[in-house]
Amino acid sequence: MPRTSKKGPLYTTIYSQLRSEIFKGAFLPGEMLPSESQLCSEFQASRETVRKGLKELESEELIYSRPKIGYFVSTPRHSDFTVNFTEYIEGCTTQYKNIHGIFPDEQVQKALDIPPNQVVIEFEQLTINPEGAIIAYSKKYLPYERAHPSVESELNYAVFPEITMPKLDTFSLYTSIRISAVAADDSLAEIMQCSPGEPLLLVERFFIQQDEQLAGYALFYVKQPYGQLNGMSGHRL
Amino acid sequence: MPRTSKKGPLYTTIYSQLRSEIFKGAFLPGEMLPSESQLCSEFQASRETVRKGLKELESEELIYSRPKIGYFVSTPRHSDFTVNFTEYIEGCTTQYKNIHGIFPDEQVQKALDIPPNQVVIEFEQLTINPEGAIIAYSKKYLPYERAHPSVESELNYAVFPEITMPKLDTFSLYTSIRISAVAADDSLAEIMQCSPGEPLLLVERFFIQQDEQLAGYALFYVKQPYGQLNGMSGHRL
DNA sequence: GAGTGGTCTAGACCACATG
DNA sequence: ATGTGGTCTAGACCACTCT
Repeated sequence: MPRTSKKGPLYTTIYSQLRSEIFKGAFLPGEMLPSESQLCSEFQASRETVRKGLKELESEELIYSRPKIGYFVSTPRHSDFTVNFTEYIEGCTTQYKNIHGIFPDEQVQKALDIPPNQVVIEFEQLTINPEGAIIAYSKKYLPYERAHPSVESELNYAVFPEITMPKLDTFSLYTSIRISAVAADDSLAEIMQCSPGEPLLLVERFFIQQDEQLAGYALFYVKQPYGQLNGMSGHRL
Repeated sequence: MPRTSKKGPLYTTIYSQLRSEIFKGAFLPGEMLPSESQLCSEFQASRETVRKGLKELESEELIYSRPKIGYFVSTPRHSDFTVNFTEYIEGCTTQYKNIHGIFPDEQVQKALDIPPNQVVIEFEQLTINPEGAIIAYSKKYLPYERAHPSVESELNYAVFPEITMPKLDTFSLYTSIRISAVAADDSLAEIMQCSPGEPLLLVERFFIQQDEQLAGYALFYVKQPYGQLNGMSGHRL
């Protein structure tokens, strides 16, 4: 006999029905679900409709399919987290400190994989909280190219993505991130107006083109407890 | 005339064909793709097959559909990162320092949302690198329940997930993470054999049940540059 | 009214698993 | 030999948008 149905498209009710049964524990991780044809009978649906519901569960990674065998409930992974990072911090303002061309130091050479004599554009930025205290310091590096418009004069108020994007196919870009903790050195302490040795969260980003060329390198230092990163793993809802 | 095809299922070639055209810039973000029926002609495929290819692109978030209007190329988001975190660190070993029941301090009370008089099980663990140096220190807290077997005696060699899992519906659990930087205080410095004030990366995890009940709280302190977190955003491949 | 995507069906053929 | 999932088709109806 058909299971109780709810609303909306049929494949959606199949999806959510199975989903809730999985969460209720009716099917445990590793167990096999009923076959497609059994589900067809149970839901009075065609095979493609059933498959559509199963596909949803599959792309949610709640189940997986072993071809020619059946569908199985996944064992949850709690090691991959989705983390949101933007430089924007609630209630804070941002101001440019400096924009100019420089010869890269060793760290930047390594990050962008360029020789010491290739000019890079350096963007320095400060984030200031409502009380006027500096809470974050950001440095970004962009390899300089002749084709690029005169950055210093034109782009003082542009933000990094708006500068890098135009010269790239928008989709040729992905970003790699590295998160670490550092102690403020004397130079950082002066810029950020804190004590040398104060622990800072450091978020580095590498902007990468389709051809694996590095299009930009960004460092973001933030005083604690500001700018802590949050994320989720597993199945929400 | 049909576009050049490659191999495998038809919907896969539709998918990868469109995908590569998007990456090549043939369709820019915000632009509309050819309609389903146009794609049917171009690929000599049925509508459902074309839709299957489009669905792949959609779940990859490369395109989105505006119902009754058409499919559009997405504007990439570079703010959501997929970060992998496990306590395991390449080449290092792990050893238990302590497992026992305690009354929670304020931090743990807050994290687990429990009263001061509810016993929690505390697990302490050290990670040691090949040279024998302590590089990470982990603390985990689990609300104690009568139903639970005698933890101290039985579970000395079990790992945290294996302890928490059995008493939960496996899927009733998701994990929330918080990443920050801290300076080692005197107590941490002694445990981790480092100088007070040394910057440490702190990864906190909250294990959450389906009913929003907190099933566990974990802290992971790691010396730098060990255990830095890495992630990706955007479209790989 | 013509075109669009969203849903659904009832078939079909295939390659592979298991007994 | 039977059952499974993987692919594919040729229709169908709907609700909506655009003009």
